[in-house]
Amino acid sequence: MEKIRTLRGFRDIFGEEMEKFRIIEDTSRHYFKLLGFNEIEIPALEKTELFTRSIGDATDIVEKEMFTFVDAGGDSLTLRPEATAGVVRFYLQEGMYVKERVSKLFTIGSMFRHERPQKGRFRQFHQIDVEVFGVSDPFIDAELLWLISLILDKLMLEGYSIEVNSVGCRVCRNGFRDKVVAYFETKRDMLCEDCLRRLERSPLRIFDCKKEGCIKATEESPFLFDSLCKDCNEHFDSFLDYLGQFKIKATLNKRLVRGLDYYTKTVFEVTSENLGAQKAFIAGGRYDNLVEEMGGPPIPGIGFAIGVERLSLITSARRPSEVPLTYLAYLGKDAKRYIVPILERFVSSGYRLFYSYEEKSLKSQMRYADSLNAEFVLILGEDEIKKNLIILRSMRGKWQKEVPLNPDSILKEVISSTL
RNA sequence: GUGGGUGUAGCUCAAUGGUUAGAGCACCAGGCUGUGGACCUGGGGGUUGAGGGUUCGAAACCCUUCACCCACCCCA
Repeated sequence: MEKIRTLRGFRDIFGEEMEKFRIIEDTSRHYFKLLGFNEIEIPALEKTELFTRSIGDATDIVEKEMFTFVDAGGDSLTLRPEATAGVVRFYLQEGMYVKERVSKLFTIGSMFRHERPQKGRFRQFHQIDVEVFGVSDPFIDAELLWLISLILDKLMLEGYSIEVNSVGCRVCRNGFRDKVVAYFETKRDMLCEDCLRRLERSPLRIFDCKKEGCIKATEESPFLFDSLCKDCNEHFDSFLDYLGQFKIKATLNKRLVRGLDYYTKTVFEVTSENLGAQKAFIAGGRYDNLVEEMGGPPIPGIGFAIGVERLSLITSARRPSEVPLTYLAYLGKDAKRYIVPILERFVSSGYRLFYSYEEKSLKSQMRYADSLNAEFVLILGEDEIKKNLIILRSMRGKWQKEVPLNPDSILKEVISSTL
């Protein structure tokens, strides 16, 4: 019979990677709560229209990367490819803007994109998503980058860099689009096929192309950054000033654009050279028109997402050492009856006790204890039961001694031997 | 969606078209009948990703398909 395997791009997460996921999540939660963020959980499945309207129907994500299907009721549904759209829907559906003047939200979960898998890219992947509604002051833009750096520092991450840019608002973008198209029309022969296509549909994406010719073509081009309107310019300058107050080092990358249509003004990306081609592991930006475009009041927003798989690839964070492990080796059915009382005593005090379920030779049990990295082994056989005691052996210290056979004194002896 | 690479034991990998597909690690047992890591001996494990074809004979060659890895693209 054929073995059933995971779908392409879908994975089981376990062992060390699972531990890292938890560390990343716990660390993030810790700082989110300190800075006043509330956790929400939103559905993985939404109406397709939610994503086409927010992300933009000319984007790659919407055009070819969504898991979309028609359900039994005839509705077109989509597994979320990103979290912002759903969080905005939540924000409007619950009328959060009436309940509080500023909403700081975060959510953690799986996203789905139908892409070809490669290093750091899967069809089901995990994001830690942060969104702030109701703050137009650029202080929050800087605060979010500071929050990111707190998390990354706590995870002992080295060798990452933060790039920032401004993609302006509708006002500056409209004027700039014509300028850019006019410029690239003179450089047609240098552009790759994709970029010729982009020239028609979304010329700003040309700046993101990594082809040599296209990078060259952009060298003398006007940058949107240099044509920002007064308002956007002031916003960015004061964003940089706040970044300085938070002592965050970021480099300006005028080439940086985002693949989702809703971004305005501040955008940023955190990258690592240790990741291969998919080197951005955190990215985000401001979206001052999105809430209104989704049918709500004109409320500004800003947010970012952490790619958990990617961050987990580059962090060396380890969970601090656990409580010592004690292994109970028993010989015979009578001895086995002592597992329960000793186990209860250990667990109720927060200590770990492992044992074998089947009766095995002492040698086998000792080997097993060693492979589990147990600090102590308790040995209990007929002789010990007769004398009403148990042997406590230290695997590292290589000493052993006899201890009265009752749960309290056993645990007490383990605790005092741990130091 | 495009390109390149790879699929053999739980893991890492061998095997000129030619006997019954091997090794290391891991696992289990014994040596040591009640004491771990080293050593020795033995043991369990495989539809060689799947399906078809060529051949006296295929893990190997051809076709199809699936999966994994890397890159393009795109993005977290």
